[in-house]
Amino acid sequence: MAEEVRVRIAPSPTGKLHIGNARTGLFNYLFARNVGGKFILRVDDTDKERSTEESERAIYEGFEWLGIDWDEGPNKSGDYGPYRQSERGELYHDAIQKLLESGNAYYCFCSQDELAEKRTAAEKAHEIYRYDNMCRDIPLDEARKRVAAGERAVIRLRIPDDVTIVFEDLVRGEIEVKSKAFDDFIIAKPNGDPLYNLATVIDDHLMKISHILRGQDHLTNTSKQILIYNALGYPLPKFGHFSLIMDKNRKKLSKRAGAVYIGDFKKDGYLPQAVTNFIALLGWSPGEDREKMTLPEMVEAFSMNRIQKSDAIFDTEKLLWLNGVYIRDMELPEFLENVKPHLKEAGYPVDDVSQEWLNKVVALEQERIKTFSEAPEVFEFFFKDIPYEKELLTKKTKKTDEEIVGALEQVKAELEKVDNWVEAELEKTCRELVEKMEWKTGQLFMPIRVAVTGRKATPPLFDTIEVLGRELSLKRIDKAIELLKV
RNA sequence: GGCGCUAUAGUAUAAUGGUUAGUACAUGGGGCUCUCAAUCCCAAGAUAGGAGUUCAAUUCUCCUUAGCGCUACCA
Repeated sequence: MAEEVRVRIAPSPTGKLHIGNARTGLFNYLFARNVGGKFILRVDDTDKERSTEESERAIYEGFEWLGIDWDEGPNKSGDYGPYRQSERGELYHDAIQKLLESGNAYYCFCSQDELAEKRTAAEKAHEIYRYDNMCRDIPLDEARKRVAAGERAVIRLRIPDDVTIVFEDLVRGEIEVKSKAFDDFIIAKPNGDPLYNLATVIDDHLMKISHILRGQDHLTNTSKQILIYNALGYPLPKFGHFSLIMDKNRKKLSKRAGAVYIGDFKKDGYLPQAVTNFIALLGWSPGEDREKMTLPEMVEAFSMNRIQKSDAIFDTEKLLWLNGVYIRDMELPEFLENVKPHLKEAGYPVDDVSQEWLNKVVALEQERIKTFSEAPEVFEFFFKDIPYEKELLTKKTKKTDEEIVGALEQVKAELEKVDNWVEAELEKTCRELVEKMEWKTGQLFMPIRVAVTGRKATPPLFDTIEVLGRELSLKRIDKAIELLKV
């Protein structure tokens, strides 16, 4: 009987939720849900200086926004808590004592300055620096006396001299590293606080984590951690290392590359479904030609076998397209609900207009935007008068200002006669007119479009005029005529 | 420098020891059309390089090259 699958994401709360962390979390989530296991969120805040509550909150919010929920965590119940490393001090201290007593770890009294000196000396001599094991053979009771007397000491792991660390990586296959690659690295600070690798091993073991799936930036840590597992006598979990996400220059993703925090995407008008969908596709594919998938569909299709080994470049072009797909697939009320805040923020009086009218307006632009942040711009002319260049009115028509003035005057005259101000009537009227004038439709429709909207690209002209209404449309045509006359 | 990981079009990916190396986004062209969008059609575009194993290699092995990661009393 296989043991229960338990995976975790263990972010350190030193900043907002990053796209890379989000993807690692997502993959862990998908893996857990796919096999009916548990997904745990643990906060790795051993670095007290850099950890903040605000960051911790941002991480929760980020995952929640993406639709990723966890079974156990600091803000949830669970049998393996506490889920914040800062609250697990005793557990670590016990393990450290065990390590010390078994001889797998020892106190090191070398000062940071001393060590730094040796390191720079080695670098200067173009030699590889490794800790020189100065304190390796100090007897434990002697060391304890010195510590008791107030001497400052870190704790190092005693690395076996000549063993080979081998493990089966779930995405990369067999990984082999010689223990000689490591020196006796430090596992606890002088105050007794564990360093990352130690704390992680203890927590993962105590929390019964069965699969440790994280970025390949941890590949070296995994070997070190296996050494710790062995020293502590813990059974090994399974490991898997995902590729990393790089920017367009194949460099580490940074804020300068654009949006890299989950919150940025929310702000930029992306849908969480689209973002989740997109980041899942960065390094994973369901193995068939299927790209748009809901979270449950991804859970269903997920498999570690289909995880990509090579780094992924974060190119948001496809995200933009995918977001557009999601927007177009929305029902109108849902779309309205999503654009509304953006319109409001732009200062458009969405609450003072009729719901019916708003629906019509919004429907005209739904298939024309790819993110909600485009909304203020494309909806502008529905809500306020916008100034425009008179050149726009004649552009590409090959007509003179006078001819356009004449045309617009006729349009106005004809439109004034329309009783039933609906798209079909408006179009019929204008088409009859253009036929009579013997102009090409575009030559007349473009000036009308510019007159009533101020721009060259808009929703279908007569739908737009219908929604704009008789009064406003005619007023704008008048204004255009005036503009051309001067 | 040391140790490790990776390599299919610009990007994300599919595929098999034998295919015209598939798909999507982006790009270019065209259709539709009052513009834009959507949509449809077409096009261009990839197995990093070199050896080896094999009847056959993009796939397996090795080397080279390139990129990335780690090399903290950070996580």
